[in-house]
Amino acid sequence: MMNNHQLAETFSLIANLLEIRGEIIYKTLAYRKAAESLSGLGREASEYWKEGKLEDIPGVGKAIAEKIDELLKTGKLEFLEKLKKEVPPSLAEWLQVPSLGPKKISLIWKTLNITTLAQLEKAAKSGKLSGLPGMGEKSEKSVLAGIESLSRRSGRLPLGRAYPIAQELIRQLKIVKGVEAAEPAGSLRRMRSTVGDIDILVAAKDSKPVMEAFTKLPGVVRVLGKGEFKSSVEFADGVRAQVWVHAPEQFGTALVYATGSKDHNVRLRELALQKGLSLSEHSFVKTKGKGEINCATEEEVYKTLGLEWIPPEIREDNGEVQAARAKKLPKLIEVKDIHADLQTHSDWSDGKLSMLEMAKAAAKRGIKVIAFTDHSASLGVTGGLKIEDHKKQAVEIKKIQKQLGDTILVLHASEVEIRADGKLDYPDDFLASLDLVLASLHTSLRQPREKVTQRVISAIRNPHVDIIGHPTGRLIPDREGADLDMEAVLKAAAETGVAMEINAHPARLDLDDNYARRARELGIPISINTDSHSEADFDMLPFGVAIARRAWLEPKHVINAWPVEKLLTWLKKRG
DNA sequence: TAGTAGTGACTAACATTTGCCCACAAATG
Repeated sequence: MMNNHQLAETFSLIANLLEIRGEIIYKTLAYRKAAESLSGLGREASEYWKEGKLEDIPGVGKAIAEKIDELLKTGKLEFLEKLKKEVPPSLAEWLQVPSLGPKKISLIWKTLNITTLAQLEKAAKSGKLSGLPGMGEKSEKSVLAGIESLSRRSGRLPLGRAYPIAQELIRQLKIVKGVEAAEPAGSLRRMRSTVGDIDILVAAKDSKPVMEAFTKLPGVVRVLGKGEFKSSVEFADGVRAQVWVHAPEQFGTALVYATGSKDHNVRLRELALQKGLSLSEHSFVKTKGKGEINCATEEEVYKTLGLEWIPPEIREDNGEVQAARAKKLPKLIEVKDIHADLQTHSDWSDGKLSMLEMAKAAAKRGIKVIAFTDHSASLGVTGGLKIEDHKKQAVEIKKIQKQLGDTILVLHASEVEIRADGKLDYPDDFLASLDLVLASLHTSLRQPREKVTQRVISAIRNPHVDIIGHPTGRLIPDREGADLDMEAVLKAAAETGVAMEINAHPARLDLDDNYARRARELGIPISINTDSHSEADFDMLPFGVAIARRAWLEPKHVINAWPVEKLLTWLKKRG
């Protein structure tokens, strides 16, 4: 049975092939929209399909619903097979080559009668492209450079990697003469779990020194473009960065534009047109008569549109503009709201520091409750704890609690392995003695959907389990999560009141934002934890909070933000 | 093709910069 990801890939391929064929743009957009909608859906399309409600999915109408039906029933699509005969599917790969779009691809394919990337490279090298209408030697060279950079790039950049790079770039841009401000923008500022490229917006009256400095930064291997106000470069590892310069008095409109998302911007610009204004990255301009409004801050931009300021994390055209209009934006959770960390590891298992050191590090960051969830016995590589070890650990916790006084409350907990057979690592009577039980998958992640789903559900149904840790087990960018039927998992959690974790480590961010939003809809408590194994890991908390914000979560939805008394009562009631 | 207005037809997703070639395609949020 095809999952959302595979369906999205299919429709994305259709969109690309139609675009190369020269189909009317709206048809292409419709398939692309459906693909995006499917990959951002918090539930499987097959669930909608079983209920006969495929057309409830945004962007899915009669024609695409029929295609999903065929794909789910047969795993194939007649329409796509026919299309592939007409437009060779290998041409879709060409769209990945920078400087090549549908028009040029179609031209090259039809005049030279070639279809693969290897043939394209050969044609460019032997000078066959430069003769084509509208293409000269420079176009030919940029195609070759594009193919080369394709091999250097390795997909999207994990947020945890992009973030420090961006901060370093910003540091270097801020020392350029005349720079008044430099801010991250794009999907980085929206805190998506992966970013395509690093976008930075600079405020300066004179853009030239910035463009000069940026394109000459150490490590730049290729300048992809260098204009008066905008440049982009590529670094040796394939990472791309892009900088815009705008005047300080227009920084607000520029920052809104550069932050996106594209769909959010389109929504804002439509709204502006309704008010007789044309919105660009520079300013608002009256569509009739003369007049221009400059905005130095984002607040002014949104105010001009009659909206409350919208936090970057939710600018995805998921209803935030309508909510801002109705003054019904959520009061999104913030880092300062979090005062409990309910998954941490000490040197009792695979952590680097003692419990005392970890507790002090957490307390220093304003944490009031810390749970030590050292691994359970079966996870041998981590030095998982046997029950006898736990008895000693309990004694140690009492001891350090005395030393720590009331600066921080230490909970005796465990990250209990959900074993391949679905059983937990410890018997129920022992689990009952712990302050908190967090259950996680680490092994046999590649089991069939049904089996791995049942494992998680049986853990959820254990009355002593309080939280499911990093539910899918994914690792960004290396490992896909388990093939869970997340809707079934979430429904079980909703029934039993078990909390689902958003693991803050940037390699996990699991639950992701889409599932977390679905969890909120189902009324499931969420727990944001750092999963710290060392002191520096505590500083990963903002990534977890960002995912929660992207899921529109408020403090009331997150158990780590509850008053300590409420959290302890909740734990006690769960037994 | 989706969505909406209203049952067969119409509209739809904005605004800009850069580069290369000499009017347009590609790329950006």
